[in-house]
Amino acid sequence: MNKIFPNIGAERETDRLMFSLVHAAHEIERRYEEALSPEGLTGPKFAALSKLVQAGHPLGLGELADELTCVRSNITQLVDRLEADGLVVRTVDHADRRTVRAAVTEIGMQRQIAGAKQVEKLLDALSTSLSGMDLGAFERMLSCLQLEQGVCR
Amino acid sequence: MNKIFPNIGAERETDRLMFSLVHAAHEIERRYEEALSPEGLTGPKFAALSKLVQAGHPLGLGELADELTCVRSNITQLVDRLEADGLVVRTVDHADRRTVRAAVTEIGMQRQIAGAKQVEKLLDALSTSLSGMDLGAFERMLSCLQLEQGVCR
DNA sequence: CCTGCATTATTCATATATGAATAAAATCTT
DNA sequence: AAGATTTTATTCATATATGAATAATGCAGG
Repeated sequence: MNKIFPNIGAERETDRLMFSLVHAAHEIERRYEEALSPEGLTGPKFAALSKLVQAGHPLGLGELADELTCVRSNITQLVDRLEADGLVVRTVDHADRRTVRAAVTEIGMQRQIAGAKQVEKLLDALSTSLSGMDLGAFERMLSCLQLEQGVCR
Repeated sequence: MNKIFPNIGAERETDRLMFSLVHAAHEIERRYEEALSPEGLTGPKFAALSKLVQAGHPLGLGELADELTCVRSNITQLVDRLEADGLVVRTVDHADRRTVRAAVTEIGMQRQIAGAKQVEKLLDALSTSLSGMDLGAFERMLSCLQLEQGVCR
């Protein structure tokens, strides 16, 4: 998603709130990338590794694209980079020769664990920031915003 | 920012909340892009045009980069595309010949107005979604998350 | 069995973002 | 004033994202 989301014509309180929400999310993502960076990982690389580790077996690139909700060509490139880093290898599927599967390497496994530790730390810090807050109200608000039609249930 | 932000190891309520927040922001940004698309604009293009219209005079590319909180090379490319669309023109600064200023064209001005109308509609819809909610609590929560050190004031 | 259709991954063109290296112009220092 | 430094934008390499076009394989119906 694009970073540039300017606070243009935000006159109502709800408008300002929307901008605050987007900016807070960007800040969280920035800190997430920052946490992974010392481990030689980026957000997308860590996400892909995590899905593969979680699955426990090599995933077809299409499956991986579905898991990460992005287009297939994106995964082709991401797996190219992960392969260049030695974190995954492409394996052929003998049952369906169209399918290419991505398998985590030993190094990839270790890297994922290291990344997960950093993310855990970040979530701890964020959790501390929110201690004592009314999380229920926050959650209800977010669930309203996530609806396609913009109607709150 | 990257789109891929996987819900990995989100065990606590606050963890799930962070993912909800980021996903809600992505959904808002998706709808923002969707709103601008019929006008032939993208988020970054609209943002740059808006800053230029708001300023009321041509801005140096460095100033524009500061306003949009991104690096200068990004603005060089964005202004290339805006210029190709005929929405801005580069002008030289006779006082400082290093500086290149971006000036909105008449078409650019109209396009910005059209985009602003669509964004206004989106904000109306979001505002409606949130009617009756406790915005104060939401705001306090967001302000906690935006702090660099992760400490809530 | 072949033929057309669906599915898979890749390639290509493009948009957005970053940061390092470069070039040109202005400013500061002596 | 000349030389060093800073400031400006651009170029280049790279990462991430999308979507259209392509190639290879699989499958279903005649």
